[in-house]
Amino acid sequence: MRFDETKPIYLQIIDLIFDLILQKRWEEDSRIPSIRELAFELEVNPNTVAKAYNECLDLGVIYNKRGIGYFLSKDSYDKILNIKKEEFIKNEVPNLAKKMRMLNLSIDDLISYINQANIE
Amino acid sequence: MRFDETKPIYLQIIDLIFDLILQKRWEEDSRIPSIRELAFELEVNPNTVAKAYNECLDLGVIYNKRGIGYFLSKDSYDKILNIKKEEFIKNEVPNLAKKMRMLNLSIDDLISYINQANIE
Amino acid sequence: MRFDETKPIYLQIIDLIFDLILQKRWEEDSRIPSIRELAFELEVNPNTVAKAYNECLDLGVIYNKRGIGYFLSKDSYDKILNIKKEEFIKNEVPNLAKKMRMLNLSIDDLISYINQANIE
Amino acid sequence: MRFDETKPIYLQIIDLIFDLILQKRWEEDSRIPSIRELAFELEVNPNTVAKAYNECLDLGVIYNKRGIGYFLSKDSYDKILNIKKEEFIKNEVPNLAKKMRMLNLSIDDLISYINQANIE
DNA sequence: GTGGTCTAGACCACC
DNA sequence: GTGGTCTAGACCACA
Repeated sequence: MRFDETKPIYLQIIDLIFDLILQKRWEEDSRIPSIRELAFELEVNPNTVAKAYNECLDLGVIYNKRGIGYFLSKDSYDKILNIKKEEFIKNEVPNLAKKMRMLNLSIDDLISYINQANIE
Repeated sequence: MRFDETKPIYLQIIDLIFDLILQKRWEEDSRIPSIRELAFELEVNPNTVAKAYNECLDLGVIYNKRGIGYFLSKDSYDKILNIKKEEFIKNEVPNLAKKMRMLNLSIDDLISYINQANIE
Repeated sequence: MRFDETKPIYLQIIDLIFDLILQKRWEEDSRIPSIRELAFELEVNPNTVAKAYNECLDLGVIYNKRGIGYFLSKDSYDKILNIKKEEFIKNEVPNLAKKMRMLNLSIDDLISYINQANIE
Repeated sequence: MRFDETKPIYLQIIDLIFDLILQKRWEEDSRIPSIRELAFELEVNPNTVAKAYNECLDLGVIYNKRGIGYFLSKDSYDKILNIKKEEFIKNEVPNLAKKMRMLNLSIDDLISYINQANIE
């Protein structure tokens, strides 16, 4: 996998994990790839995957059993949706609003831009 | 001033400068604070402000007269407006659209969030 | 059964065995669950229970008859009581005293906490 | 510095940091040793210190400024005292109470043990 | 096999 | 100088 140079790999792995969960490609409450497996697949050092898994642990999105592996939490999907939604409303929307004011754009302008982006 | 830990301070200072220009709080073709003044005000290392000013120089948004100080270019407002608008439509809007799909949000949801943000 | 993540499971199983003996819920000189039975009940790998039983064997707290099973030693209760009491006075009490000094807690504080814990 | 073999070094470093704060040997809101300095002093790999500092960051006990260093939070002393006290009451006291019941020890027994430990 | 910890050393952006 | 990230590889306890 190719990673964006401007963002830490472990953060991109977290994004990847979140996406896989949101797309329901990883099943809740069942085992996910081991650190070594995922590291091999992503062509990345195991420590880097471990760091990503560790952050997900802190967020309660996954849990682990010693000597066995990592598992998705039962409510991982909801948890991530909440995390993302909250972050969206708290941070991105205000930034967006501020930017629109600065660029002198109306909500109608925004809507048309979004529709255009969705078509392309 | 408090800075976001996830983004280089000098980039945040550039954002700040752009904002001040767009809000017409700095006048075109007239002197802006010296590196030291701004560094003192922002509680930041002068090197950091210098780096931000340098980037603005490269963009042609400001110019300097040796021994006198830094000045806003005559067309700084238009320049920035163009830079920002283009970047907004090319990058931010598509990201926004993608995120809305992922979070299963409609345009109406977005509008209500924006209105809410504008009230607060 | 839920185990504490910070301590090896086999040690926690030993603690559990000791508790069962001290609470006289396992009878001296009579058969205790087989490795497989206990492993099934605790939802744990049989190897893990085997490791715990082995330690108990070494301590002389249990013995086994080949092909028949594991049994509590006749003096298991006394043995464990002595082991635990000694360890309590030698290690835990000094640690407790040190911690109380650090947290600036008096003996009266401690007593009230204990009473509260006993009520709940 | 010598570390206990049975416990991860980074956790022991956290304990050390907490002790230094509780003993007021590190001043609040002022700089603490850099990762490299502390690593050198403790004869440990910088990564290990970084891991300890990182956990303290999460707990809000310290904060950092990029390119400058780590600093104690203003309320680090209170924070740690609360963390430790809470952990003491929630975990250690109930364990103590349970153990006393199991070993058939009264509160008076405990008090005499503690006094004895404080004399020695 | 698994995860957890640790080392040695590298490169980078930032101040 | 600082912290942040990442690699390569080691050893250990645990299941």
